[in-house]
Amino acid sequence: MSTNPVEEFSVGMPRNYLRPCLLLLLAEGTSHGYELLDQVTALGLDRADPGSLYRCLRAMDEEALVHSFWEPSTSGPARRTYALTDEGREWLHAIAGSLAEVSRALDAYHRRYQKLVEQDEHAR
Amino acid sequence: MSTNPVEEFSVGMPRNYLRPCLLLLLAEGTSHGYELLDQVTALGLDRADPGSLYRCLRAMDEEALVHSFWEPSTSGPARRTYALTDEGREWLHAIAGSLAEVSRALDAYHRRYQKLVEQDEHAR
DNA sequence: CTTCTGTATGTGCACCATACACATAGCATC
DNA sequence: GATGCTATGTGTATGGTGCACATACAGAAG
Repeated sequence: MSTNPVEEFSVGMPRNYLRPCLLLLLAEGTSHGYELLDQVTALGLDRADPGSLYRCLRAMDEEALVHSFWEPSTSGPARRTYALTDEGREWLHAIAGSLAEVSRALDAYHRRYQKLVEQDEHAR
Repeated sequence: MSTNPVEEFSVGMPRNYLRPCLLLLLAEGTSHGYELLDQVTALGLDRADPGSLYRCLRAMDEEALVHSFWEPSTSGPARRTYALTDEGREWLHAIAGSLAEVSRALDAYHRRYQKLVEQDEHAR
């Protein structure tokens, strides 16, 4: 066996992917950071960094894409609950569009890759 | 109309996307930097940065994923032509797999977004 | 009461991919 | 000999991301 392919190299999720994820989840309903930390895993961000997530929420709050309020918990510390604003919803639609472009690019890549693989198999 | 949505914010292509693009294109045939600069646009990287591209090629050369040789041009300066190695081809397959994971994540996002849009339309 | 675990939010910082600007050189043409 | 296109590079600042760490509340266990 040759040296480990893809040694410590990995393609990551799209740049700034966290923000669209949070906007989408908050469009589905209000939530708080610790809960969102789990929910984003369903969108491809496993073991997302808490620091980045809280910072992203805070930034969107300052940009008025979301607004936040403290909410006591029945068991555990209080939560800063976030809700999407109208402006945030506009952003969600715009960002979903540009994410679709990324998706189309990846599809183009995959089609081209598959074509290559088929040619290689045919050549054997 | 409110302030411009997505003001100077944009989701980008996946992190390290340039490398898989170059590996795929070189798997289709030998090429050189200046030509690849045009070819990557077909994979979603429009107006790719020449500096980043040449640096990426150089790095993959040092990692023996590709090898290069100077080739004179019939009209114009000489070209450093790159060709994929066997190890580079292994990487291509591995990276194509992880790119497919990203693609699945984006599909999950899109499905969830569409579901939300449909619910909003139904609620009107 | 003290400790431990789980919930919940946050800051500091270093790394590195990306983008921008810029430099160099060959070759053809006017 | 100046301009324009081809072709390859370097220097550097910015910014997103991830890692480490700090804080605090609450319940349960010992």
